[in-house]
Amino acid sequence: MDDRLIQTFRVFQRTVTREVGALQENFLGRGRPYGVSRLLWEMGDGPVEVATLRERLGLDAGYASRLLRALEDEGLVTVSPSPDDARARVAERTEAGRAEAAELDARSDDTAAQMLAHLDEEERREVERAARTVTAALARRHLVIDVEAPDSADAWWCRDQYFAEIDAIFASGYDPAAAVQATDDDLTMPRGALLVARLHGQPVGCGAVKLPAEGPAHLKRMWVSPAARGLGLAATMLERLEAIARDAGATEVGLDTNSALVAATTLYESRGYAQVPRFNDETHADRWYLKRLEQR
Amino acid sequence: MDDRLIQTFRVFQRTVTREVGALQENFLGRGRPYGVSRLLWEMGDGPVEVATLRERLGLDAGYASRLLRALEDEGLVTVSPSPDDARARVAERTEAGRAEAAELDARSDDTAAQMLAHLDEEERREVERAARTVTAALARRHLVIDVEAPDSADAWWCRDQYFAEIDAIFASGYDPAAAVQATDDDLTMPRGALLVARLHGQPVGCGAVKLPAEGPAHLKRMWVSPAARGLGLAATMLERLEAIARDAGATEVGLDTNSALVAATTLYESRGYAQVPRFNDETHADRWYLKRLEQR
DNA sequence: GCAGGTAGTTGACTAAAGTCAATGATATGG
DNA sequence: CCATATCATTGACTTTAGTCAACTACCTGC
Repeated sequence: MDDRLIQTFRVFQRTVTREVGALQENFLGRGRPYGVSRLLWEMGDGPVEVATLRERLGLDAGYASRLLRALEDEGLVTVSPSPDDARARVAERTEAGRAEAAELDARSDDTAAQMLAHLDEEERREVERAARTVTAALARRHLVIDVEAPDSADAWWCRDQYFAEIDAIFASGYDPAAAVQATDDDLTMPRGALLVARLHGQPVGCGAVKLPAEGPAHLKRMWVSPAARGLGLAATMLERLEAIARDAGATEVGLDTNSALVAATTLYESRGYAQVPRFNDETHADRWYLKRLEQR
Repeated sequence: MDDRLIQTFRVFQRTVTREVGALQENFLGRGRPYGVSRLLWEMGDGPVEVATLRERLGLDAGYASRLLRALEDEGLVTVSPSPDDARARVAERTEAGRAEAAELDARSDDTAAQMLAHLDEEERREVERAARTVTAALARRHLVIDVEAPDSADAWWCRDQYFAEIDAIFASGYDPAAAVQATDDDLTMPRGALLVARLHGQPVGCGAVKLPAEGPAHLKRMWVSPAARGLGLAATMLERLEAIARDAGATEVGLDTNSALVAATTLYESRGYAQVPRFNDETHADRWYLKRLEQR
């Protein structure tokens, strides 16, 4: 491999470990041992199987148990038997735990802001772009996108996240019952497909396509977790979904969306989707797009 | 500050800590405790005062002493009394220590290469550029450039590094005695100036300008340590030196260099230096440049 | 040549990080 | 329902990281 790249990367590594590492220790040091803070920080909201958590962070069973106990004693998490398997346990942040995690996030952001404070407007834009590029390159190895059954646990989780997020964004909320429905069958081949994206094994995004017998294919549930934004994930999923539609013989892909989802509309427009008049009665939508698929 | 930048940076931080951190622990874990490896890795070749080392790595005196003892027991470093001050001690890698450090470097590069192996040519170029940008932004806070007396310890050190490096690059070596000399007076105001750049307090580069009463100012000893390349440091020093020359009334700056120093010639050319015929009898040079200074 | 300061070493200690095997509760396949 | 495997917890342990103060050797200014 190119020597100059390696040389650059070596300096990058040193600098970044130093800076970001210092930052990390700084904001995660809150009277608690580092390991304890890190666990609280990385576990995420929502219940997680302890085994999953352990594997994700690469912890020994005994050690993880103790760390969780410490958090439990502080009232920051609850650990309860898993509903599926009474041997296994699931951990979840309490209200206080969520608050503390938010505090850690805020501190992390503060220190990051400090680190970038001396840059002017243009430099910031450049650094932002550069940080995205590097992040995407590093994360790519751990990013996998798979066709998945719509009733899998991770598919459900992504859907719930998606609904919760647009519910928060739309002024009048989001009511799944009022929306144009897609059954599990609609998103299973041959009638459609659902993709789930995972980063380090954690679900971080989804996207689906319906393949009606007649007319354009229809995209649904395009969602990327905040934890994985800026990696070009949405664009990759879009390409995969279009490929699925093309392979199924579709000549067009359509979708409905809302102008409040700026990132989404920007993506669609940059990928050749043209705005068209309303073509379905989705109540939450105020924009409709269509794209011709090039046959290969 | 811009929220999107912070969001991007948050993801960047997580990814990079994870990746680069994993890398670090991976390659520094060689049967030795991490702290010991790190010390060996970061001490550099050449003798260092133990106090300097300690301060650079932020170590407690007792702790540092023990780490050095561990390395000494393994035969990787020698610790001997400082020639200047019999209380102080200087540490230096042994032959085996250098080999081990080289091994660590190689492993570090290997893992970095692995990390970037899945990228294609164009992506690599992009990542390289991006890594530079981020590194420069992060390092900038810790980078200071000062006018310095040419006989200061750090100025000497930089000069030695510079000579050693070009000696290694030039096919026929570099003989300071055969070169056009600059005395300490020549590089002290009002007859000239010497800049020393420091990253985290460590000298990482130098550059000097001679200001003869008549004719163009003359640049000398432009050098940037490998540890600080890609930060735009040379360009910054160049600007500072030109500003000094301009302030002293010079209307032109000239320099001699060698075409083997590709990075240098590229820099000069991109900064408006035009190649001119030989104008001095520097034996090591095969190129001469000149630039008109815009008066302000 | 002595007072006061500085550099590094050493012993004694603590906290954190991490490992391992035994244990008890629960699941699963036959 | 029994043998076997899995899951988390617990106790007992080791290693690593790091701190602090006492101490010795040495330097510097007066």
